[in-house]
Amino acid sequence: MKQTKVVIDGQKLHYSSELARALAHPLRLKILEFLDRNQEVNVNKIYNTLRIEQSITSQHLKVLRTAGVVDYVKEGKYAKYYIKYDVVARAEKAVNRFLGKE
Amino acid sequence: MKQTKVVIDGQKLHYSSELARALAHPLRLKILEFLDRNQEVNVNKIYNTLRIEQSITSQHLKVLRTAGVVDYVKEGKYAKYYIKYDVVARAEKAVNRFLGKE
DNA sequence: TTATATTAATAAAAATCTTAATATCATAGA
DNA sequence: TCTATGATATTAAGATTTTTATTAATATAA
Repeated sequence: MKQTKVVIDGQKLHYSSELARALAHPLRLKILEFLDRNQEVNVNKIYNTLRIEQSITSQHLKVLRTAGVVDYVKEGKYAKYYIKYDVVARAEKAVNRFLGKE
Repeated sequence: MKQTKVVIDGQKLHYSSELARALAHPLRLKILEFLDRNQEVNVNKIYNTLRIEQSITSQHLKVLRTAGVVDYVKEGKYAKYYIKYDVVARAEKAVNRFLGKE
């Protein structure tokens, strides 16, 4: 058995699972996909296009924000959301670890 | 705004979020990491090494099994678990979509 | 006042943990 | 043989915690 001494620490473990948790809901993936296709969209556009309740959309956006997957800039009365691709890239690396690609 | 007509269908959306959900717990990531370092380990080895309650380990393994991330072969009284890397690879592709790598 | 968006409160649903029960296999011993 | 015992692992039942949805209230900019 190979068994390395380097074990993933609790911090990273927690962070990774938080990230996975943010992606663990169909609506959130749907929102992310929409943001991926349209950079800088306001909330109104999101819930009107995807036919999601305004409040629900806002709450899911908060989960994504907390996980650091998205962020937004305020423009007048609009909130323009966008994906934080660097964070998603880090998620990818985590997956890569399982595949021994690094 | 570019907005393609091809939208991810409900099936895939559901499947992807199921997969994310399976990874959305520190203990499950810990177990997966252990399985990644040691191919074909029995349950006893998992919970003794990681210091997790037997029953909890079994329940988390079930979640991982249901999501299709791991599977096992029965060998006598042992159940040898292993990661289904092909499934993890598909998870990676999903992440790649967000990065426009395919 | 209206449009945009978030937050609060609470109800409903799902996930997790705890503890106990069950199932299966291997084997020691009558 | 057979049956009892120990080791392995899963499952069941419940209580607890966390997520999600619903609805109403709040905040802010035009």
